[in-house]
Amino acid sequence: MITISLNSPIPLHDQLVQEIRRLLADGTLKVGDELPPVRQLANDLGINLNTVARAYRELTDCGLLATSRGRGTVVLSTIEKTTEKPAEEKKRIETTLSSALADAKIAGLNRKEIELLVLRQLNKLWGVS
Amino acid sequence: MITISLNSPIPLHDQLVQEIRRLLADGTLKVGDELPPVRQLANDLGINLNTVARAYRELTDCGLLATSRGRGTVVLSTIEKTTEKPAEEKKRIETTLSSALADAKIAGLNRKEIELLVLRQLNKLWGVS
DNA sequence: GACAAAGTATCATAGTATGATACACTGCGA
DNA sequence: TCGCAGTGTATCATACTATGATACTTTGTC
Repeated sequence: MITISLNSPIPLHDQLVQEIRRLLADGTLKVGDELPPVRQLANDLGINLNTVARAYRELTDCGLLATSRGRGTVVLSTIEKTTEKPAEEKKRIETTLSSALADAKIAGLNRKEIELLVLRQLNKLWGVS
Repeated sequence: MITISLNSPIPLHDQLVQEIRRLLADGTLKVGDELPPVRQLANDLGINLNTVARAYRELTDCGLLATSRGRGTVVLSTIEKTTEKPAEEKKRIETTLSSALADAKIAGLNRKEIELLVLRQLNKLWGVS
């Protein structure tokens, strides 16, 4: 369900946050769902439990998860309020997207394949099955 | 032309590499084009010249740029051969794309807006004006 | 030759990601 | 009521590495 890359320049806990936010955005995780215990997820991914705990904490801090000692971690909300200024945010989004698409082209995917990938993900995000 | 974010989790030199590869992929930079001197680009972006130099060197190492002391840095090739195994690479591409799209949704863009952004970038990448 | 402009090398520093380990809270069953 | 297993949390050490200040080397031009 969650995958990370050990040789990405992006720190592990950031990758985790990204992944979980993605699962929240596309509806895979719903309010009330339990997340795996830090030890289990850490073990599954082959990383340290602190790294997972850190990701959980960051998401807790921005109100998406609720964690409590001894009980576990659950989804509190799937909606997040953005803090960035719209202008910067828009640029950031565009840059990220453009990079991802360019990367796909560099990897040898042709236009049709990329369009298919995008379409599939958009459908998932907007709940079309 | 090149933009980076100082508070991204992605290291500056990696962002630079990403950006330049994007410019190579979409045709903004062509074979033979000169890149800005490290000092100038560093100054424009408000970062250290070593960081720029590092990005140039990485791109030189994989055969995309040619640098020589005293003369500068030029585009040597716009085609890169991938080194990853196809399976892993495909997953990486998908993950990156999915993240970027989810991020866009989280930021409040609606489906149409995202589709437009994607279309525009694809057109740029495949040379449609 | 002198000089300006390009990339390169060296070194220091601070930040931080990661991990090993021990702690504290919760709930359940004997 | 006690213990125990299963949670997340806190602490600390370590190693890495991104970044930057500075000095060096090469190239071309006047």
